[in-house]
Amino acid sequence: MSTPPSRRKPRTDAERNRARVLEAARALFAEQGYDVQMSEVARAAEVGVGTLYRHFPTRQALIEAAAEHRSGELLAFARETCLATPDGLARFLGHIGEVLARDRGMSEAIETAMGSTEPQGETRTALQAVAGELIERGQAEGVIRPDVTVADVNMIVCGLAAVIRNAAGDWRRYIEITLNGLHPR
Amino acid sequence: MSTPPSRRKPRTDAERNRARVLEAARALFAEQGYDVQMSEVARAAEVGVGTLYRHFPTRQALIEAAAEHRSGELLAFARETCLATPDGLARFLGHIGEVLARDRGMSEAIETAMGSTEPQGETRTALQAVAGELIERGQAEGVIRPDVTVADVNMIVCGLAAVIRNAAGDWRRYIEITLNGLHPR
DNA sequence: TTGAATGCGGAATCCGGAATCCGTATTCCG
DNA sequence: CGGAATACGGATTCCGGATTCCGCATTCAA
Repeated sequence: MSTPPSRRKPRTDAERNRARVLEAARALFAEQGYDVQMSEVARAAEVGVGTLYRHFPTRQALIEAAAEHRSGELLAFARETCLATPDGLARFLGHIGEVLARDRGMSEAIETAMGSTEPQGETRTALQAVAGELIERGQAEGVIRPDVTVADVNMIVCGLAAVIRNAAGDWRRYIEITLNGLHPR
Repeated sequence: MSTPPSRRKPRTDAERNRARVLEAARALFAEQGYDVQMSEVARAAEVGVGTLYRHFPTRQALIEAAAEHRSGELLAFARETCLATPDGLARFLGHIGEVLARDRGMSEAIETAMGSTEPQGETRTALQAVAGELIERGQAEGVIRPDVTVADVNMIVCGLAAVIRNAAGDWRRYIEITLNGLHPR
């Protein structure tokens, strides 16, 4: 239905370059946010801009590829670790904080992503599902108010991203406060 | 010490134009955020770009002028209304929400402003002072945890701005949750 | 080994916008 | 009222960056 049999598999060097670019991009984005020139990424990857563009036809495409990667990691952690502990939601938020604190680009992405009721990739959808699950468990255990919804957590995460990105205070404290706000009573 | 006696007062039309530009800018910024062309502002103000630039030598200058204006309004409200009621902090946050919800540009500004330990204009400093006062009162009445600081409120406001700007959920609910998180016990 | 086929590099191009310039038009002081 | 001082408008200049182009290099299948 797709990929009309590409006669030959990608050249090995091409694949290596693609990986290099993605890696360089992730590093730079994490460090400086998405406000980085394509040429800088290329240089960091020790590759020409042309090469970069062959693999990622657009600045946006590169950003998305990098973000998707991180989202995947988040999802894995959420499933493997958070779903396995009693204080799942707390762990979840804490881990997101940890990740965003080390990846400025991601904090930019998350902040806006938590907004749009738009398309939503499957990874993001899955993440929402896990969040919902975590909330329910918390409610069952009585550590989360019964009226809390995924939308609430989304807002909190959106805020968390903003707090982390714009520095100043201690984001762990932010989490502590909001989590406290979700407690019953 | 400053303003070496400008021999003549500004031409009346010049003053009128300055006002028009500022007004147009505030309206556009509120509606679309700061991502607006200078030429658009000029058009909206029914003025040439040249004129716009004579009054505000830089895009940044215009943005700051517009923001300062709003900050002033906020401060006035905070002093006049919030300091006069028992649930001051709640009123304060609610009003900020109301304002940011109607002024996209302001929500962008606040989000980043709440971060930097930078210079800080006097209006902003005053706002911080009022916030501190509101917190203390709340603590005296026992409706706010004794360990809450201005930094905490800053983070919450920063988050609020992000939540409002990136839509999706109900920001009043966000306030309700965080406020609850500040409650003792 | 060899010659398509596939990639590569990076200079050149394009483009959106901010900021500048200067010939005119308005004001306003005496 | 007259002309010096101020403003105005908006075409034009500049500039930062993304994206494109194409001659050259590398890879790979036969």
